[in-house]
Amino acid sequence: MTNKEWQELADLLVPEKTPSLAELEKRYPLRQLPRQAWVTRIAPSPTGFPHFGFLYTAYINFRLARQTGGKFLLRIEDTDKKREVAGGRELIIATLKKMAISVDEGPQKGGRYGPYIQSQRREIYLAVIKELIRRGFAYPCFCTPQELAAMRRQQQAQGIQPGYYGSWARCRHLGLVVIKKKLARGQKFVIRFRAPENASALKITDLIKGPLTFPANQIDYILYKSDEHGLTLPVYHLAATVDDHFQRISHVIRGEEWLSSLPLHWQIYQALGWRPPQFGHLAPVMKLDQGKKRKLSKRLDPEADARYYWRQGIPPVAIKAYILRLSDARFDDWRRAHPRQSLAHFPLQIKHLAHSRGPLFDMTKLQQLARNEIHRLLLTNPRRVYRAILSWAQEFAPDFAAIFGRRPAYSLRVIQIEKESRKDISQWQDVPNVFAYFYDELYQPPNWKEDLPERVDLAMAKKILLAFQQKFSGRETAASWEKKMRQLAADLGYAARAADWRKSPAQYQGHVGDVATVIRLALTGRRQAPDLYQIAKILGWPRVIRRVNKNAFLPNAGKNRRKCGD
RNA sequence: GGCCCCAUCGUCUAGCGGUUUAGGACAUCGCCCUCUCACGGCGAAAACCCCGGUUCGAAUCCGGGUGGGGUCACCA
Repeated sequence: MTNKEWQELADLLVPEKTPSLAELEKRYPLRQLPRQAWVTRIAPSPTGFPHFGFLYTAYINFRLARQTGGKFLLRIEDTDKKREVAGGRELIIATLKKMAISVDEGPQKGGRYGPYIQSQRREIYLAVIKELIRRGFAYPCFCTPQELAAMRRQQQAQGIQPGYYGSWARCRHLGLVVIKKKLARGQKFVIRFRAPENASALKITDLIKGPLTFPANQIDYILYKSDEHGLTLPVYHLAATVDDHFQRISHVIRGEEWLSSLPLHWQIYQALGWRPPQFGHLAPVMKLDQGKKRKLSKRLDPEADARYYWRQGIPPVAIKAYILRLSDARFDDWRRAHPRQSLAHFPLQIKHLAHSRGPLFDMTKLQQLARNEIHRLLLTNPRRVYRAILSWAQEFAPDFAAIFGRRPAYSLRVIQIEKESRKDISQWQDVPNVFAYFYDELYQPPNWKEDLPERVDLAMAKKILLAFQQKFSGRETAASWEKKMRQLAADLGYAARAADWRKSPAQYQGHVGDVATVIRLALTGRRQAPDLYQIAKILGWPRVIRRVNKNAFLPNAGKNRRKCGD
């Protein structure tokens, strides 16, 4: 076809009046940013609840933009209306908000490079596809899905590369007359890319993977989809390249699954005469499934779904720490060197991003990091921890929320018990259980028969509790509490120091630990808990005495393991 | 199957030709601390996929195997 014919075809196929590429260039001017600033984006599809891979990519892109003084954009890729889920967009925005990943531009924020929802950018795509047709880089294809399926079957049978290319690309060389005839007949069509002939291999340096070589793309991929009414929206490949260009994205950090479409994307940029952004491809996070590794899957793996973390109460800061750790192994060292600093200070570097195989998702490691991050938060901002627990509970454990939120100052003290040395919480889900005994509604009296230490019988337990009542006043300091406890043990024939008992066990009934365990049982209902003095201090003396009384005088304590009604 | 990526302790990784008897973290085990449980400290066990080549010297460079992963849609 001649240039004139292409021109005519373009107007025929895209009759809408569209802005010229030059106009679009002007509408979306180059950004005025320092050279080293990165403009990045996260471009999810609203197809359901966000998954871990989304959080991962979003956070990395966000961090890279922040650290370089650039911009971070959210773009909703809703070109597949069939797969779109109602409320999907809101879910994405809410998830980012929950993760405290703020965007500089996006549907919720606006910006001068919008719209940020692809289905609202029709005009731009139309303008571009029209231009591609005009330049002879795109053409209409009238092949039906059935014909294409037949073609694929044939190719498969012959053992050759499947796809619309070379002599298989039957609509590629249609003349204008024939096309017009088909159009006149109302034949449905899509628009395909005309893969350049004898293009040379693509050599590119990936930000993460390093130098890469691909054979040039040969396939005439579909650029523009259609339905019974005609052209609808572009496919991902066109929409993403066009948007990355006009939104002036400088660095595209995305999943490795996109690596194989890079040659196509590159050809699109070339056809349009645009300078492509820099690319970096992240290895996918994997999961071990029956001895085989595979991509973490939202369908198969509960931990792939972001809701899983919200439900467990794994705080966003822990997820972020895990993402940073996954991306940059120096994170562990950095954290040890800067135990109090916010994650935002960690200098994430693209060259240290996981570059090799997809890492196996490790929940244990995530929880370990969560434990540390929560501990850190408790030291630096306990109120924030309190609020996080409360809002988690309000959503997922309303009964506990009522109890926990009733006396904020009290709960605030509870969660800070021995905060310097304890790391009891790795997820908010643990909180109701770990601190249950601080709340009368949740306190479970011990089962004296089973829980008693072996060197203490029921009669002795009673004696210990009575002695505790008499000797302790509630005005002890940590030191005097300890002294009294040792004295109490000695008075009843127990070694004041465990070491003494270990040396000559025959001389004693047991040791101070046995005695303390009885008190601990009365106060907490458990054999294992933090420091007794600290617990008593938080509980308050009246309640300590009440619990001791209750247990000391319960006739056959332990049989009825009911709630203590005070 | 074609194309592409990748290969170090169980897991995540450091390592960019000699500084390596291969370092760290998580997990595991032991000891210490200690009234219990934690926390913390100390320690143990634990890896360079295989075969060739280059080199005085290779986890590091090259080639070939093998293995793993990704991708081959009017889905993104």
